Amino acid sequence: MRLLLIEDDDDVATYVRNGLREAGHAVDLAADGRDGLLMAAAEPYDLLIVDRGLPKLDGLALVKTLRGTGDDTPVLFLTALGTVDQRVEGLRAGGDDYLTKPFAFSELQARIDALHRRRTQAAPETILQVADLELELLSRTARRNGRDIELLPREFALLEFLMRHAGQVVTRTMLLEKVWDYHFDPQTNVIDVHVSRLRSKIDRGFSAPLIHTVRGVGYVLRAPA
Amino acid sequence: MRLLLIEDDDDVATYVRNGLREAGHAVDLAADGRDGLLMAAAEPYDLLIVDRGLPKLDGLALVKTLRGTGDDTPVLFLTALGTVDQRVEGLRAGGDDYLTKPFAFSELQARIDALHRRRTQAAPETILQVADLELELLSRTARRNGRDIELLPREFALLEFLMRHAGQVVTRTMLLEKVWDYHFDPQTNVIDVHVSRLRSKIDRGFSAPLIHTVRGVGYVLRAPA
DNA sequence: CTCGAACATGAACGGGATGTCATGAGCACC
DNA sequence: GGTGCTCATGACATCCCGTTCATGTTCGAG
Repeated sequence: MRLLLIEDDDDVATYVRNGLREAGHAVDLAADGRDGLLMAAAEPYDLLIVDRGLPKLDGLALVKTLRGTGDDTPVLFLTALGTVDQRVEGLRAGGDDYLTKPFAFSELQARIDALHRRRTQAAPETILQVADLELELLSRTARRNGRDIELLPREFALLEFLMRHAGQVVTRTMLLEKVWDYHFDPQTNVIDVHVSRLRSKIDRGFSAPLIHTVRGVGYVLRAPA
Repeated sequence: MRLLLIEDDDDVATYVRNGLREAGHAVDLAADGRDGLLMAAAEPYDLLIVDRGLPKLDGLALVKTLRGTGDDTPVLFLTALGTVDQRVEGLRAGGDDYLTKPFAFSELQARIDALHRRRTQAAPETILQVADLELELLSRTARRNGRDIELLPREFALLEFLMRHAGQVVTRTMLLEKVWDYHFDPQTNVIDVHVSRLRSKIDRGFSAPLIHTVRGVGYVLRAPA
């Protein structure tokens, strides 16, 4: 689980970060609101833990801005500003939970888990994304760089499989099993042909291709470095 | 928004219920844990507000039981049991939020809204259900009474449209527009043929058909009475 | 009950999506 | 830089899905 902690007080930041790391999370740290916003916008996090009294950009404004961009990453406010009005303000601004300092670490963890539990169980993925390529599973359409791409059923299945294994090499055998449901080798180049057709739709005309062939093994879908 | 309040203290129950009703919610009330569990299981609620010290079945056990059945309705604990350990316990048992008495009504409302906001925005529908017929939009398969049914693309589109308008009569013109994307009358019986094929897959062999023809108008998908 | 129109359905047809083939290009190893 | 194998791709063949057609059935009005 990837977390972003936005907190300017070094002592609190260190304490929380260490605790969360021990619990097995990957924790990034931002020391002011400006940095926090930039990092939150640049990387996909599972949860943001946000202080309110931050230098450069306060936590409340940060969350409002983020929500304004359509980002719906869960936010947990962790702050000393604990009056009822302040708590309401934080939740109304788009926060999902609000915990006041001083706090018990065990409660922070329980609240983080509760947010995460709901998010993962309640939401089957409906959009796959790799670099600037998006695949909408419900409408069965692909989009690259904002441009809509029509896919035939088999091409869709192939791309979905590649995207679900983005960054991993996918062997021909895997493709035959999972995309074609062949449990034998058809002794033909079906795969090559469909990869070629898919490439012509999603890579043709773009400077950096996403589909790469791994000679003797298979293919990878990988975001350009 | 449909809420179920499970609270044995009459004064608190009345106070909360009235406040929520003024905010425009439909509120049901259960005065003990047993009733609360039965009501939560019988009706679909958007949120449960649960006290912990309840007669017959305490709130914690209630939520654990509910989660055990696979019910994932959001739960907000509203209780006087406010130590850190008790809060953690409540969240770990499957609660989504935990507010301790005495509480400010405005905060309760803000927390309810936060839970609801996340639930609705984050979850595009992925399964349609009418009576014992289910349609999984991601895997593109139908199931009736637990039995899997294979659908061709056009059949799938047709069934999806009928299910999204379950209970309403769907005219031939609507079907041509929305399922076939024809903006004229093809002067053929395409629709009849596909309805017939769909029927043979989802209604054949079941005592109560779901697809009904409305002579001179179109078709309806309706759950049997 | 009769008659006409609307609907149901099995069968055949046509076209598009998928798979096959043949040829050419690219890469690795020597 | 040659050689053999792997991969890329345009063209062709096949098969399945969607549409049409023909025929039978049901329904409602009078």
